[in-house]
Amino acid sequence: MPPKPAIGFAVLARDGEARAGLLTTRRGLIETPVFMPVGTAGTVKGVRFEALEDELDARIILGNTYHLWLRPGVDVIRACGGLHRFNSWPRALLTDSGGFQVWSLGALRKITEEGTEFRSHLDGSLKFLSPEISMEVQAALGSDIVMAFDECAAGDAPPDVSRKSMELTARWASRSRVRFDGLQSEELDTGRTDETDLLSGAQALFGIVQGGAHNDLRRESLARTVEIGFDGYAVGGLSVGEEKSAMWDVVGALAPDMPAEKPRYLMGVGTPEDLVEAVSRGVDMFDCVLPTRNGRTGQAFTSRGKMNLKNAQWAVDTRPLDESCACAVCRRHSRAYLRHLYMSGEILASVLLTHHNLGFFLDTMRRVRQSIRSGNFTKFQREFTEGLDTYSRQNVRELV
RNA sequence: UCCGCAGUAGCUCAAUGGCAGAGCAUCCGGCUGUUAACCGGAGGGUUGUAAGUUCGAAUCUUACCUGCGGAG
Repeated sequence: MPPKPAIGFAVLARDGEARAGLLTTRRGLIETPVFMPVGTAGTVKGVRFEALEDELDARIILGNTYHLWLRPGVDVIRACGGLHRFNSWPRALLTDSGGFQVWSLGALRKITEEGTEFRSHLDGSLKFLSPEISMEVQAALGSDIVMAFDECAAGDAPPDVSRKSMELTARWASRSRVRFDGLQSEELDTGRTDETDLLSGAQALFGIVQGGAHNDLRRESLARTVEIGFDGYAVGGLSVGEEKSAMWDVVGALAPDMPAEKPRYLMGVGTPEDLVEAVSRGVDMFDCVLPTRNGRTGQAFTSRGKMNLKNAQWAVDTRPLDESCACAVCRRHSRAYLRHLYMSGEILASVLLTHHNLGFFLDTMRRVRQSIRSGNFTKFQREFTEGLDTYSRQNVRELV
């Protein structure tokens, strides 16, 4: 009898390349395609866990290895029983490996074969992160899905740079796999659950495909990553400065070739239209800071397009942000009030806009899943995308 | 009534004889595995009014106006 897997994944319906599936984790069921709110420092910024769980019904959120490792540190989180107990999030948790921070922290880093030397952005102290250390931190966090430690090159990097980065990522993927397996056998994963009929109760590990905007490198990266063997496969290194057309070239060529029986995760993407576009190419999982970050910077995502609440045109607009949205914010508050809160620097502006934006993203994914199951995905995509253009097609006078 | 101080962008203030600026506010843009309640751009001026000195005045002189303080 083969060993039980850490997660289960089943494709329940297909419409073209788009797939509707069910991801089974040790902390609950997740219908795919799924959007995962980003909770870098152990918190989805601006949202109470009650709202995340009950009102928004997020099934899985992210945490970040690099940030939690620097503060509060592994000792604190391990002493508090792992990240689930620390922040009291009972549902699934995916932790990013810190690989993206290697890229985004830019000048503060030095990359070697062994790993990455960082200057902490908090106090300037020298830190060292490697595949092994990343796996150890993620075991202490006890997340349900662990990401391999990768190296993310700039999206517009030339082939030689992308190749070196991709090959380093492949070597780091092997080392991540080895250390991850060791930590599981040492029982250092703080998030372990009881074995069930289907699952082992262990953490799952996802590999990451790199290779920049070069399809040959992407194919090679995929083959090498699959050869190592992971519970799911992610596409990294997109939406990091490359042309949007390059992103769709890569996703379109790569995603259909990713193992069909495993979840496919497009890291860091994207706008509402990006999510739907990627689903049409076969992607199952997403995360992005846009709904939360832009919520804090005055932007609302709606079914008619993005709205900048800073604009004076909303000052006396008594309608909800999105007239076809059923979220708690749209049921209660007007554009005029939300703009007032934002312009006044009130903390509630961030809270309410973040709530609505997450509600819109999660609801969009619900509609995506429904349309795939009923075989209407193409029609849904066309109508959804047309709806998003409403504001850019109309001028201000027509809106009022 | 007299004496003193002050008047510069919507607001608070820089510039002390040599290209009138800043912060905030306003308007607009950006944000894609969070160093981000952030970042960027734009508009906005008869320097209280009027005369004078000077090659050149926000700046020096005089008068007036307004405000604040003091004296009576």
